[in-house]
Amino acid sequence: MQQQQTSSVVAEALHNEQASMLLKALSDPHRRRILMCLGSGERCVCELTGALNLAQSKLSFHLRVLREAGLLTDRQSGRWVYYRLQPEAIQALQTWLGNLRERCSTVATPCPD
Amino acid sequence: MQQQQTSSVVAEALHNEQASMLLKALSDPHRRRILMCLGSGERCVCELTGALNLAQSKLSFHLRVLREAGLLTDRQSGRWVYYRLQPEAIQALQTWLGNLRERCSTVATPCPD
DNA sequence: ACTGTTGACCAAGCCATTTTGATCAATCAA
DNA sequence: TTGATTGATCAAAATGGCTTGGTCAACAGT
Repeated sequence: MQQQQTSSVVAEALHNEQASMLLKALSDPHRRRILMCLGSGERCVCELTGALNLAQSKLSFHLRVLREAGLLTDRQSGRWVYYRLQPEAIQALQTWLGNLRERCSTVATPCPD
Repeated sequence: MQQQQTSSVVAEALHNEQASMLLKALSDPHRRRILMCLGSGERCVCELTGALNLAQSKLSFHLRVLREAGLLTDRQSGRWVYYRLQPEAIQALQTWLGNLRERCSTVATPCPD
């Protein structure tokens, strides 16, 4: 079941590649719905299937993207797999954005003609 | 030259769709290089072509994506088109992320078996 | 054992984004 | 006016991501 638990992003500076994965993961509406749905606590996949009305295989695909980006973790309990949020990932991305903004805020020098 | 100057994002709450555009725009390495390169002030396209070693048409494509996401603005002066950063867009995305994180930080209630 | 359920994974098809090369309008200098 | 430069746009090809349906291993209940 469980495979590579990519990018344990917690409390570290984000690599650009990790940031890319997070940005892409967050840019999809399905995946944002999944995150919202997990806002009220961890849920097993079959609950999510029902709650979000997504085909199992589709859901599984998006869960994987979110997990590999570091936004979710999972744990298996018996027959079920529970997913939960890893909000530190969002925080890390916020920090990364802050750094980007800093590096993008130099005073403009006019372009020579 | 100039066409639709999409999403004047400044100082407003971000729609999810706008957020998606920003997230996608920022997830690409070429486009991040462009942003970094504009960190030291506005530049005309021909300068960027040289500085970034990108084919003109490719650069133009990515500039458009960044512009339509609201991360850049352009102005034409004579023969040249100058691009500059719109750092408020990054700020807006940070705020959007903050809201997302808030909505994702409810205390976890265990999943019923 | 046998059966039903759960959820990951795979291949194929489909759709969106990116790259490439070409063309074109606008601008300017000679 | 001619010729050169700039940068947007287009169509076609290439690439990448998403969806679908199917299969499979793991587990639990009978």
